[in-house]
Amino acid sequence: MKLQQLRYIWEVARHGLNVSATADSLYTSQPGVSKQIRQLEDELGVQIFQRSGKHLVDITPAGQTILEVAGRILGEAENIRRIAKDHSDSSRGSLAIATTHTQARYVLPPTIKRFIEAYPDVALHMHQGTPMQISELAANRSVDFAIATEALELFDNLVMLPCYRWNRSIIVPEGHPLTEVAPLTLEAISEYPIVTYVFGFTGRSQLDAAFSSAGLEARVVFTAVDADVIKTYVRLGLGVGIVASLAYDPATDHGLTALSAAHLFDYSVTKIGFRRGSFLRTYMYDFLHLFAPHLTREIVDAAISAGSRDELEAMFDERQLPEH
Amino acid sequence: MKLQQLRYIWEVARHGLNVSATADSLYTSQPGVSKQIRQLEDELGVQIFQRSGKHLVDITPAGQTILEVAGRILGEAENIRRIAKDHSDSSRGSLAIATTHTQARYVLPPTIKRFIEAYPDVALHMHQGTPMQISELAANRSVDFAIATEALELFDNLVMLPCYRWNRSIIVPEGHPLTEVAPLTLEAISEYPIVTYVFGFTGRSQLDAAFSSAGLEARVVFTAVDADVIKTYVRLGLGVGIVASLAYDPATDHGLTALSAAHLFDYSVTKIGFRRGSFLRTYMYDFLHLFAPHLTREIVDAAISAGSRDELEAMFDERQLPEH
DNA sequence: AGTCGTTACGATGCCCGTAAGGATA
DNA sequence: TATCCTTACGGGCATCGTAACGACT
Repeated sequence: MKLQQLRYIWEVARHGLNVSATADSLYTSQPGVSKQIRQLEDELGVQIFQRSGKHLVDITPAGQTILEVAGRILGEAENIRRIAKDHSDSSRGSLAIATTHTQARYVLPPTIKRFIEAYPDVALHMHQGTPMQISELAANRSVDFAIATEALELFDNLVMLPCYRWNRSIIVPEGHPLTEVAPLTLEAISEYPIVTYVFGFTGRSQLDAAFSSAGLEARVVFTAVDADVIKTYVRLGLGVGIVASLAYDPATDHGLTALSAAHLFDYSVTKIGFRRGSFLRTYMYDFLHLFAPHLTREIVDAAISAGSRDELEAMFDERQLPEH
Repeated sequence: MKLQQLRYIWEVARHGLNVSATADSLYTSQPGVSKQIRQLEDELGVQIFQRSGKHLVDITPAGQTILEVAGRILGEAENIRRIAKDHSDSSRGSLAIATTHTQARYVLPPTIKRFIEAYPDVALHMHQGTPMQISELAANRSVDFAIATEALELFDNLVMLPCYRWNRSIIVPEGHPLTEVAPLTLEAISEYPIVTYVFGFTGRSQLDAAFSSAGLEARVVFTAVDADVIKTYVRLGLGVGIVASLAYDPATDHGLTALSAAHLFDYSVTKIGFRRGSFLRTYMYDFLHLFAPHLTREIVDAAISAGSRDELEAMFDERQLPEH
């Protein structure tokens, strides 16, 4: 059994059992891959792939189990490389982060700025996508960290650390009638058409929950994945915007007024997630700490070794998280 | 990076950094091992072993971390081989069990009998030792299962499943004055010299605890690791024996009377343990089930994936365990 | 007909084992 | 001096890539 054989079966499984495509993606020849797989099967004495004639058509039950273990082995092998790099060249490496527009545009910039000052030789890769997409990237190890408010909890091979909590503001054109309503209520808001996030983004689920539990219907006339677009349409008079408070900047958002709605909605918690079992390089721990100061190396290590998700959540008191 | 290189660094670490001895144990040449280790270090760019001149004298911090991960990888590689064997040849294999005299002599025989009937082609290896020794064998993967009442909980890389509970009997020569005492009390027993297990064996700690919490001193005049020896000395009139009830067989233990002491001592729980992360072959699951009928495959799998030891213990109600 | 996996074959390169060299305790 | 690791060298074997073949869609 060789690591390369495990890599081959793993990649073949990932490529839909297409050996040719796998060989291309690994920059090697197709017969080489075929042969190694066959040799592994011979050594182990079981078929890993079900063949129909000369085509691989399925994964055998034995193959299924073996592939799971092989995946763990390959992940650990990657960890060894990381450990070595971290000790030989602790300031050099790469950090891949997947996140949503809201984080990338409004929250991450100061963290990123400090990070690249501290680690100028770490190549930074930012990926933007839906909460679902970015969670999947982290679950695949395509990126090191996923940062989002939603969807992370759907992948149970992600370690998920709460970072900060935030709430929403109502964004209206200056002089809008709602600016005169004090205190602001859901009823008052629901008089107007609403412009907010697409479902599945940036705490949208909590927003809907608040309206429906108050017995109101939010008349959402426009949805977008980012606050910039939402603000643009609020300026056009399409309706009132509901966005994360942190997406409003009085210095640059001319012509708009933000009204805090923190008393109307449950706060949301933004989390950072990474694949369980990944070795974190020193600069990764430092990134976590820069992004969320309560995430010290000790806390993160404790969270990693927490058995269940319940145990992990018990470690963090949401009410004490920093607020944005 | 190759699996063999990981095996080499792992074995060298296990052999006290002696490359020659390691090479011998692996039936290969010493320069080959040296070279592979050096190649791995070159590839990773870090020293794994600290050298003084030409001698390996220590493990570097990087090496320490790498060795931990390498150990996991090698364990998983072993799991792959087991998985393959289990699918290709489910009735053939080997099962190594480490246990104490009490289990081997009084408890295991019927289980073993049924097991070898069901799996005649599984080679069975039994190791006997102190609870500490057998736990270590399981923690090392030198054996598949460790069965004992004590010490298993000291190794946190063992999954530990409760099997049955048992209590003690007082063994006296026929006609001994204690046979007239009803109900039997600790005070009455403590009038006589006691013959029982050596400390660290077969629930000895619970025995001592019962006497001391009653404010009595047990006058132990002879200790042995097994009940056969204890019974021999009770026959000689050295004192009264306190042994696990299951070690008394009225059919064969002529000249001795057993008086139940279940009301005087807390029961003890015998557990079976195996290395966390080990793949269990089908016949291993079956062995567990034969030994402790409540340990079905589902229960065992659930116990394996339990996060913490607390969570695991919550799965089993000790009072509902079978009694021996 | 085109895509795909297996077989065949030749060359490169890696791994292993023996033998000799140098350092340490 | 004895043990131990490194270097050097030669034989054997595995791996890889090209090319041709056979199967399936």
